[in-house]
Amino acid sequence: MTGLRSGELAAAAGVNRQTLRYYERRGLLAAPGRTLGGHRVYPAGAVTTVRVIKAAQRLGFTLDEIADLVDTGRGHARSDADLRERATAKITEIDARIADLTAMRDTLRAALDASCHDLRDCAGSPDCPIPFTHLAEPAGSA
Amino acid sequence: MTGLRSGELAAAAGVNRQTLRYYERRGLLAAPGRTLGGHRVYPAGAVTTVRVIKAAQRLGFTLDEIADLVDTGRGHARSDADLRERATAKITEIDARIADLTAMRDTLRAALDASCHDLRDCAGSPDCPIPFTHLAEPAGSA
DNA sequence: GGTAAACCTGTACCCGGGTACCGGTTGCAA
DNA sequence: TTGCAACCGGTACCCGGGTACAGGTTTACC
Repeated sequence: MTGLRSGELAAAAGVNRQTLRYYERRGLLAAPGRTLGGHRVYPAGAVTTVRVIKAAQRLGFTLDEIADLVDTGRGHARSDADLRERATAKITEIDARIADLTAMRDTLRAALDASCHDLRDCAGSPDCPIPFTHLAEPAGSA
Repeated sequence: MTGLRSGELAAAAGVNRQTLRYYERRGLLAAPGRTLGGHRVYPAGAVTTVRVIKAAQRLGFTLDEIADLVDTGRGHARSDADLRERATAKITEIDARIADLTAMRDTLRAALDASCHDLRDCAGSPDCPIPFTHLAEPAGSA
């Protein structure tokens, strides 16, 4: 429990030092203690917290969502059920994005297979494989 | 070939009028003719061009990439081979993103199944299903 | 007790993809 | 000819997720 200074935490967690301040401002990271001179002193566990934040980001959560999930301040903020609910919703969201990307890829492949020579020409022809009007809206945006 | 005014084109293509000017600035949309008073007059085909741009966006291309693809200015800018090459590269890119999202989803599901009650607690335990350190980098970022 | 590295705050800037607002013209129809 | 919608250019702002810089303090080590 010696405590880490911002530079050490940043290095240990693999983020920029500025990013720690940013997370603190955003409510993702609890405001740490200070030395008499005002330097931040983080508890050892902060490394884990930052790693959790980065992991959650990688799992597709935005910083706002993460702030809400970890909720620095109140201790055990979120109930188990709540956490599960959010994770489930996020899975649905990710699935929609996957479906969307898959549609993109298949369309691109179809365009390749059909030798779509010039996009603008092709778009006008009736056998163009790219469903321009259909592509107006993302598949999973509902 | 009566020509469309910016508001008409915007409505027909389903974009904001400002967006047309933006595309023109970005080199995505050729500068149209003007009335004596300076109002833009687009050819009828511009509707298709804008739709192609939006479709390409939906296919995962950035505006810079699209500008490069449609290359307003020189007529038949891109060769067939070039277009195919770009499309193939983009497919690879999309596949990587899909793989990445799939990993996210599976991880989330694992966390759900394992009843990961509290992210910070769980992260510290050895049987936590979330590979925090492993998640540091996106799968398809190479 | 000197000096260099690390730290502090505040503010501004970056990217991508637009959108909004402003005051001043133009277009078109009655 | 008048009236109003549509348009013009320029500039500023929005989002998300940071990053950079300036100018001033504090810490740590010799």
